[in-house]
Amino acid sequence: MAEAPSVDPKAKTAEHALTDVRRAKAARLRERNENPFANDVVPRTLGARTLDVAEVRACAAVARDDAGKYPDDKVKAATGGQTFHIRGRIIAFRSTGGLSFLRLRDRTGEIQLLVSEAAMGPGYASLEDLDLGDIIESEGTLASSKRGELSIEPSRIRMLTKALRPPPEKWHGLQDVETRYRQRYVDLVANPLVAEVFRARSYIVRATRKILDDKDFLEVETPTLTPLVGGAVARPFDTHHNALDMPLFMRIAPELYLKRLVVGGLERVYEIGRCYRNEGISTRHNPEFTMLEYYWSYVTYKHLVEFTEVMIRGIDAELRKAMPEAHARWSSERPFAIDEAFARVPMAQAVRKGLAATEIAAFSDFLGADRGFDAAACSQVLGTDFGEHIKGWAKSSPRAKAIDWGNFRKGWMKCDNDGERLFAAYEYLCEPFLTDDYKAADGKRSLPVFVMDYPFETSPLARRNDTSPDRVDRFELFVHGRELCNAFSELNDPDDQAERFREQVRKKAAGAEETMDFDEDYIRALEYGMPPAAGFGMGMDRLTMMLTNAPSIRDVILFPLLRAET
RNA sequence: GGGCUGAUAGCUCAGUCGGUAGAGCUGCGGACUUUUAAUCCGUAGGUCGCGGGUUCAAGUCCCGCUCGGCCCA
Repeated sequence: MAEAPSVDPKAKTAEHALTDVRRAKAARLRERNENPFANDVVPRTLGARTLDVAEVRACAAVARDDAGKYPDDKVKAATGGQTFHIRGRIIAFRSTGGLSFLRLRDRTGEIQLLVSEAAMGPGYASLEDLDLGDIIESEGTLASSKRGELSIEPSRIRMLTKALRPPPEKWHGLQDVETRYRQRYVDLVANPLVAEVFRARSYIVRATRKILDDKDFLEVETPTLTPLVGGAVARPFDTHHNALDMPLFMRIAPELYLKRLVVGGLERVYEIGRCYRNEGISTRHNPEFTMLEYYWSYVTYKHLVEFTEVMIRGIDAELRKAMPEAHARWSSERPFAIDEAFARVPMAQAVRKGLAATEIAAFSDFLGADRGFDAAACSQVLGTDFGEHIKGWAKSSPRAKAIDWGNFRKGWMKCDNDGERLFAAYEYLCEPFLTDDYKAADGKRSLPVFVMDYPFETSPLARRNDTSPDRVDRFELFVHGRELCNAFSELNDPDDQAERFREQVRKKAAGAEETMDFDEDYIRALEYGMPPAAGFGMGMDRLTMMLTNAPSIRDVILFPLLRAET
C-alpha cells in the first residue's frame, strides 16, 4: 500500500492543503501507470453495455416493487448477470471497511455502486485514491443492497478525471449567492434544483421553436452588430470595428432586420437571440438577454392576442411533458393562472378603472359621465400639474395611498403630449395593481392581462388604429404584474414611419438618451412594400422565470453579468 | 444614484457586555462487509472582505472602500 500523501499544512493555505492531497492521489495513480485525466474513453468495454444511468435503471424496471425497492433476486432475474458499464461523478462515498457505497451521477440520474472487496479483488485498495467529485467509469452486474436500493456491483473502477477541488458541503450545497453566479459550474453540481431550471430553459426554447416551426415560420439570424440603433427604446452598448474603422452598436432588438425579411417575401420569420441593453441590473434585467421576435404576414395584433395564449399554454404543456415532476412542483406554486382565458383591457379603460379605484372625489363627475376616455381626456382630468392635490388624493383610499404619486408627477411633468401622459397614468395608476385587479376564477391566483391599444406617441414602429389615430394596434402581456410580451400590427407606411423616425431624432437632439436612429435603409425597404403583418416580442429569460417560479433573472441566466472579481 | 442588508476555516454556519477564534461537513490517521447527511475514536485547518480610527484590548464600536443581495430610482 502506498504511503499517505504528505502535506505540510504550515507551508500553504488550507485551500492548497486540500488540493495537494488530491494531487498526491493523482500522482499515485500515475505511479501505477494510470492516467488521472484519462482520454481513452470508449463507448463500450469488452463484454459490457455502456449505458446512461437512466438506461441502466430502465433495464431493472421490472424488478421494482410498489415501494420502489428492488429485491435482489428479481434484479438478478431481470438482468441475467449481464455486465453494465457507466460513467459519472462520485457524489457520495461511504465505506464500512470491506464494503463501500459510492453514488454516481450522470446527466440522466444517479445510481449506487456497491463496491465489495470480494468482487473487486486487489483493485479494492485503489478506492483510497477516489474522492468526492472524481469522475470515474465502472463496470459490473446489477444487484440490490440489503435495503433494496438498485446498485451496480463493480468488478472494475477506473479514474477518468481526478477532481482536485472538493465539492461544497454535502447537505447544504453551495449557498453563497455570489459564488453560485461566479462559479456556476460548482452551483450546477452542488444544487440539482439549479441544473433543473436550466434544463427547463432549454425545453422552453425548444418548445417555442416547435410551435413556430409548426406554423411554417422560418428561423433566421440577423446582425447583433449594427451601425444604427433601432427596434426598441433603450440605451445601446457602443463598440467599434477596427478594420472598417466603423462605430457599431450591439443590437437592442432584431425588429428592423426581421421586418426587412418580411419585405423580402419570407412572410413568417422568427429569431431567438441575444439582445443587449446598456441599462441597470435588477432581478428582472440583465444587460444581455434572450428575446424571441416573430413577424407574421397577413394577420393583425388581434390574431396575436389569441395566438399568445395558445403559445404560452403550448410551451407549458411541452415543459410538463419533458419534466413532469419538476413541472408539477412549479405549476402548483404559481401565483397566476394560465389555464383560463387571459384578461384583455384597452389602456385607456385600464386608466379609467385605475382612477375609479382611487376613490378620489375630484374624479367622480368625470368618471360618472358616459363618455370615452382617451389620452386627451386623461390629461384633462389630471390637469397639467397635480402636485398640490397629492396630499389630499393619497388619503382617499388604501389604493390611492399605495400609488407612487411623487414619481408619477415627475414622469407626468416630463411628458410632451397626451399620449405620453396616458402612458404615465397607466404606469403609475394601473400597472402596479394588475395582480390585484385581474384575478382567476379561484379568486386567488392572478390572471395574465393583455393591455391593449397604446398611445401612438410611445410606439414609433406600430400601426395606427384605423378608427382612433391617437392609438396604435398594440398590446403588452403582463403575467403576475411582470411584462412578458410586446406585440403590434406593424407600421408599413414608409412616409408615416419616416415621420416617426424624425420625431425620434428630434427627441435625441433634445437630450433624450433612449431613442431610435433614423434608418434610411429601413424606410427604403418599406418603400418596396411590406405586406400587412403583426410582430411579437417576448423575453425568453422572463418566460423561463415565470414557468419555473424563479425570483431573479440571474436564476435563469447561466452566467449573469457581475462586477469583475477582486 | 438612494435606502436596507451581508462578507468569520475549502463548504454550511455560530461567535453574548469589546477580553485567548468555535461547531458540523470536507481533509488526514485509525476501526468497521449493507451504507443512505453512515457511525465511532483521534487530528489538521483562520490576513474574521480591504484600509484607517477609538481603546490597555476590536471578529465585535466608528469612518472610508471593495464585492454581493433585496427594495427604490
